[in-house]
Amino acid sequence: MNQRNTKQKEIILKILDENRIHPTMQEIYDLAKKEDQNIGQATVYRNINKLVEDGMVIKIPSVGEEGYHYDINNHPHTHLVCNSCGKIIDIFENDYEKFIKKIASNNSVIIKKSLLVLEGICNNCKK
Amino acid sequence: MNQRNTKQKEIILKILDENRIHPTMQEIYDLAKKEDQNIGQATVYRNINKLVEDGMVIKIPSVGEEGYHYDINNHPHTHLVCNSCGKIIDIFENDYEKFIKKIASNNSVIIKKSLLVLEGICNNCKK
DNA sequence: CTCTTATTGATAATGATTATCAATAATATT
DNA sequence: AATATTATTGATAATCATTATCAATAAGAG
Repeated sequence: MNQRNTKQKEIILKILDENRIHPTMQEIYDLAKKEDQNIGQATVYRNINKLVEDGMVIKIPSVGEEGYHYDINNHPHTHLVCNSCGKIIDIFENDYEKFIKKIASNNSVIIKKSLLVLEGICNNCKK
Repeated sequence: MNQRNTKQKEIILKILDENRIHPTMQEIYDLAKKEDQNIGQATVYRNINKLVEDGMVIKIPSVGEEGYHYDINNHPHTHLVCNSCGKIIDIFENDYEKFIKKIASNNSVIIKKSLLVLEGICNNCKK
């Protein structure tokens, strides 16, 4: 016996999968409470941390502010923190992986993980 | 009167300038203590935070672990956290700014700041 | 159905960061 | 040079997010 599937774990995964709003730990907890009134905060922390460890979830630091946001690690992509609306926007840049590989080869290093966070103004707010 | 130059501020700036080891807040405090036995930890926090706000210092989140490291924001560059020796290596990639500009234009967004943190194996440890 | 133990919920503990505030010292003004 | 103003400091308390603890629960193997 190594891993067990619990109701709580399923709820948390479902929240991450259905709410692509890059929620904070607190927001995930609040959403989880709506599904299960009795879920504990520590349970949310434990599960999210394990998902990050296992590489299934990305932990996004804010460029300016404190704190972290979380996102499902589906396709490699980056995030833009919008200074105007405050949202975190997914940026799918085709050449991202290519660029990372280029850095690795140019600098003779091995890159296992990468994190690119942008800060500025999103498409919507620019208009 | 807006800003004042203090002995403490100078010590902290000198530490950041001379020690390109990407120290943590604690490490900066320890180094500062060697220069001035009476410097307070809160003073280090206050000064570093202001330098980050003013854009003179970069706050680098660890990809895997918790906590932050700090670095003078001289030329735009990125950082590689080495999983072998634990050091943070500066990576000066010529096309970095070009790549960021490309993302901005491809996605119709304005990018004011960016943060790229890499995790893997550095040049030295690879050998 | 029973047993093992991973996981949970509640709560205490931790630890890093921030707020508070009187004392100090930088610098503008006299 | 002396004084006044107030930004900054150092010490400490307060805060807050995260983690550790632990008995109770429940997932899943046998």
